[in-house]
Amino acid sequence: MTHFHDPTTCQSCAQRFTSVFCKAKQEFITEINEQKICNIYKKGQTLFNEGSYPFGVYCINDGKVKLSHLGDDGKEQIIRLLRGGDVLGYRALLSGERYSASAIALEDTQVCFIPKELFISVLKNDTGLAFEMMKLLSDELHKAEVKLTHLAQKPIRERLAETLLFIKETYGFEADGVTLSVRLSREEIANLVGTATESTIRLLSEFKKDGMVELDGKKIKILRQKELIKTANLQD
Amino acid sequence: MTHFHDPTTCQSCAQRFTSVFCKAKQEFITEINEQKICNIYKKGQTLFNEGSYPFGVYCINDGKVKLSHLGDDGKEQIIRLLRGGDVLGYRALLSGERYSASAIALEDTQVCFIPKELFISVLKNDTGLAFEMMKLLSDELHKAEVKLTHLAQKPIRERLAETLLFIKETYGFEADGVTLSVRLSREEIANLVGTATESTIRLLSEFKKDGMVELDGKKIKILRQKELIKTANLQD
DNA sequence: TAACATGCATGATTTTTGTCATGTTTTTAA
DNA sequence: TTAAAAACATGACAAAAATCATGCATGTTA
Repeated sequence: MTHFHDPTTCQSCAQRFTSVFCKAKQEFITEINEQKICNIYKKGQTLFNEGSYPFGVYCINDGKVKLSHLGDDGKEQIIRLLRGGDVLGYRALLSGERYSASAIALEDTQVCFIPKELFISVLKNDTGLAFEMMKLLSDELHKAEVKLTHLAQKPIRERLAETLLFIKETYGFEADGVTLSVRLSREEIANLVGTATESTIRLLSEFKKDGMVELDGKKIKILRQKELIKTANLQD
Repeated sequence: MTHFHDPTTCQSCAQRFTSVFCKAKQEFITEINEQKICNIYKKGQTLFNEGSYPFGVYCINDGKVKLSHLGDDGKEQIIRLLRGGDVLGYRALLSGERYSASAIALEDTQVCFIPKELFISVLKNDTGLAFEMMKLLSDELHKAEVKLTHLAQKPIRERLAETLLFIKETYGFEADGVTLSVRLSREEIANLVGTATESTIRLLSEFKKDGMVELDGKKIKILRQKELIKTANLQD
């Protein structure tokens, strides 16, 4: 069980330099601090559900969250992985629609909720923050377009390698410097890669046989990152 | 050869009610009108190239444009199809990066160019327009996420059917009410679906045999839209 | 702790999709 | 108008990936 600090103020929040909100003017940060609601979600709990209406945005203080989307046949597709400092729920809110994805905690996670009206009013009165939001949306759009291209053009072996690198970029390693600091099921990895669970299991075994990773249940160690990058066949 | 009207003012532009810019305040529209540069691109010509720096945004007055992205192996992936009233080039500009995709005219197309500085300054001073941009970005992000899920989960047959419906939604029919009013090569359709050209050709032939479409070179007629929707296996 | 459920792993098989080869048609340009 | 190139079409084959089946391991709960 993870332990969190007592609810903090936005001014002293661990994420005050990493979140988009850090770009807001001081007066608005004060207001957000007064109106925010802090909550802890246990592993597996849902922050919000695909299909329901947004009442505000969520800012992750500490923890890990997956954002996933149900395909037309009811299969989960993981769209994004989120960590401390990340904001979520803004897309549906800005385009005035229901949530198009569900947010589920991957481990115990502390989250601040900022009500819709406040978020919109701050955005209206703080051009800097509005620009940051546009930048954030643009970056997400870019990532989505790249992922889309890879899904269309790359074989699963390359996409799995890429996904492992992506997980590492997002959540980093544990203290040992090699173990990915998140526990995902094989099915979740498959839903991130966009393939069948069995294919993921098989390829992970191959990666292990090739000495690129080490597997111990849900613990995954990246032994040879360079080879993994090569396997992912990435440009840049 | 398509014929266009003489360069018009933004105030009398055919797209003045459909583009995002119609939400801008009157004073800014005047300014945009003064600084915009109108241009005609012939079929196949490039508006901008992946990898180069943006100097402004483009607003399509009349015509059709594809936005495409090169995969790591150099294969084209068509990200978006654009028509009159659509704006493009804003993503790279807002996130301060190079273009991540190329824009190429699918037919003779009239385009207005709005310089970067003007676009940014209007955005800074017109909250309404900024919100429209956020909404636009949110909508694009949503579409990208849905497409991503379909690429990951749906077989090519379903994706091709969906793509034909998407082309119809975007560009509509010719006067006869059945012929798609855009001419795309089989390869372009394949690059939209995310598959090999041969697979696209084969499946189009099947669709024809099933009586869903009629093929006459690049002319595609949608004969049984309901069946096509069923084939696409869409939710909603 | 036993019984059950769930997740992981692997083999066998089928289906889907891509690739290669070849011929035809259509476009383009000389 | 003709020659060349590009696009379209189709068959044969190979490769990739999904599905089905089964067994083992792990974890959960009565």
